[in-house]
Amino acid sequence: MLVHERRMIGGARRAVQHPSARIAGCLPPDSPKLMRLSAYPVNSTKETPAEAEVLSHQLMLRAGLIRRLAAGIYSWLPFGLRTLKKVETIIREEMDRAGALEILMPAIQPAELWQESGRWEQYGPELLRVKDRQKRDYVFGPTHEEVVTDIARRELRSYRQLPVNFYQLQTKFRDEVRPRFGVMRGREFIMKDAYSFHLDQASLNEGYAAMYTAYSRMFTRMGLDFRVVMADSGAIGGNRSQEFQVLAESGEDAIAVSDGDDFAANIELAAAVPPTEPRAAPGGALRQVATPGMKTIAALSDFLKMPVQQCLKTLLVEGSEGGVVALLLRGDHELNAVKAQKLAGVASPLRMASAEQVKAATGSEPGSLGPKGLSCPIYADHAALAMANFSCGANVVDAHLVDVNWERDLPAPTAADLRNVVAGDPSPSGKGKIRIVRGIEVGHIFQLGSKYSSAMNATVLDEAGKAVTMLMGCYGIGVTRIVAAAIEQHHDERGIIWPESLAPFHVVLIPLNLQKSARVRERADALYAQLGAAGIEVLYDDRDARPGVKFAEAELLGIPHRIVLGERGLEAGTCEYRHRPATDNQDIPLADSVGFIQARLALLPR
RNA sequence: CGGGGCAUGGCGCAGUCUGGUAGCGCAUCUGCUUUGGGAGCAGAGGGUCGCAGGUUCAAAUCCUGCUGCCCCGACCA
Repeated sequence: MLVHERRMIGGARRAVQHPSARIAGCLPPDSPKLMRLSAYPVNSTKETPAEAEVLSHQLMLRAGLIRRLAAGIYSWLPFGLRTLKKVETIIREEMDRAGALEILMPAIQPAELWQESGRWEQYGPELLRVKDRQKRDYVFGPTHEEVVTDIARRELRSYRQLPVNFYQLQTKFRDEVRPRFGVMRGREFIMKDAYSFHLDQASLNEGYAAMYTAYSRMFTRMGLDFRVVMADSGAIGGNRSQEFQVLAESGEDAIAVSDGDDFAANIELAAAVPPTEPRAAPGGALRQVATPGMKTIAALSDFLKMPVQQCLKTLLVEGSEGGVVALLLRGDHELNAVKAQKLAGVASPLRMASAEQVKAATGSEPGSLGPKGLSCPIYADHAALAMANFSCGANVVDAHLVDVNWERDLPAPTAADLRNVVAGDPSPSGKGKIRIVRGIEVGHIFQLGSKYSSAMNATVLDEAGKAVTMLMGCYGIGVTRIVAAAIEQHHDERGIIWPESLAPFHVVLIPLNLQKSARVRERADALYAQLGAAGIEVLYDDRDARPGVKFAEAELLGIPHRIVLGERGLEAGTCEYRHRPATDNQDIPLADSVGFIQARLALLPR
């Protein structure tokens, strides 16, 4: 109906020109595979919108897949939505195959549930809180552990009903500090979240493994190059956890992979192997030198003419019971906050000490801090503890100590793993060296254990009739993010190159000069119908546009297969085929074209 | 949240320093020509210059406040 109205207002001319387009504009619901471009109002642009930083975002805007409504909030236009639905379908198929049950939970959730789990206080400003007209508190769900656990404790009563895995595809809202990169890090986004419930750990392990398999299958079907990496479980909590990372330069996560085996871990978690070589012998005696204005390791290294590896970095962070804790690193290493905040006595989440706290603890200022003479707890990274004859701050403004040695000049502090691994470090797996790659997190699987089930008293009766707290797993996928991740991995200078399983259409049919040539129009119309009848999703570019425009837009949009019909080929009874990544055409007999495309699509993994 | 930047037709930008007629490219509409790689010519429509105050004879331009957006650092699917 709406389509008719639009045509009457804006599309009258086109509708008169192509009577069949009126039908195409409102294809019956059982023919969602076809589309005439003349009936489709979305624009593509040559120019890149200024707001887009990363390639996937630029291409999504240029191709008309999405439009921004507010920071981190996007509308999905028809082409984008078609791909989004492909992603959702693959996810549903694999979740169903793994035995999970689809449900749909509310986006708006009462505050009471969040108070019960303790996250009303814990979650912070990322949680969007709203009030209804009665001034009652609600949240717009950023995740659904509370709701699903509430369902489980009401519905699940017997061990006989376990294990069970509930999943949903649903809109989430997280008021991200910094939304960016389009739908890659939106505030509103679609997530597939699944939650499994188990009687015991063995069953949880099985359920977790089943999700691992399902995730691997879906990302493979989506044509994504991904790695499964060990991960920190973060704010959601729990024990074992792995991330599915799509490898891409623009990824926000750093991943440590071994070149010797299949070890892969998020850099937050990747263990730094302590050095095996013994510490060098102490050399010259400890002395203090004036280092006016040298506040950074780089400046100090320059000034002292010592390599940064010889300079000790001292960071003061807040302690869990007040006070501060000193963390020592080799000058060229970076502090790993996730590791540090797990140390006994260190506040979690990690906070750097304030200027006042630094002054109180050391009598000095950042830039001149060192471990000698400190009375607060001190942790030293393994690599820092392996240093000899090093320099460090003197806890006196504009002064540093040089030729410092552990044991000789000050007691060796507690050893800990505090740093990010760097390229070239030995792999924690014992084989090979670490390489750092970047990834986009598209999936994350956790073993939650009893974190929520015990907080919310979700129990079932076991064989002996005794109430047992269920164990839970939870499994997320960033559905909208996948679309961006796929583009990050599959594009060229002309536009998107969709993996076939995600493409909004399989084939784009481009007739040339169909306004002039009755023969072209007739053959193109016929081929359009045949392709559709064969179950192939085809986009028919029946617009009165110049060939260059049609080619450029088809390539921007990333349709995998292209068929061009022109007078030239029709003389010889052929049409032209081109695979999106290819650079030249292939003539195929018009009569074989449907079979030709079908043969190519048959290669799709299912 | 801290730091930086931007805000001018649908999009991309100039004009702001030095106050005085709002301009360019793309897109859109009409006509003609063109039709194998984002056409050419001619014409047309469309902007209270983010909002609110202030200074001034006069503000896109100067001042103040606010809002929105983008980028850089601590969070996550």
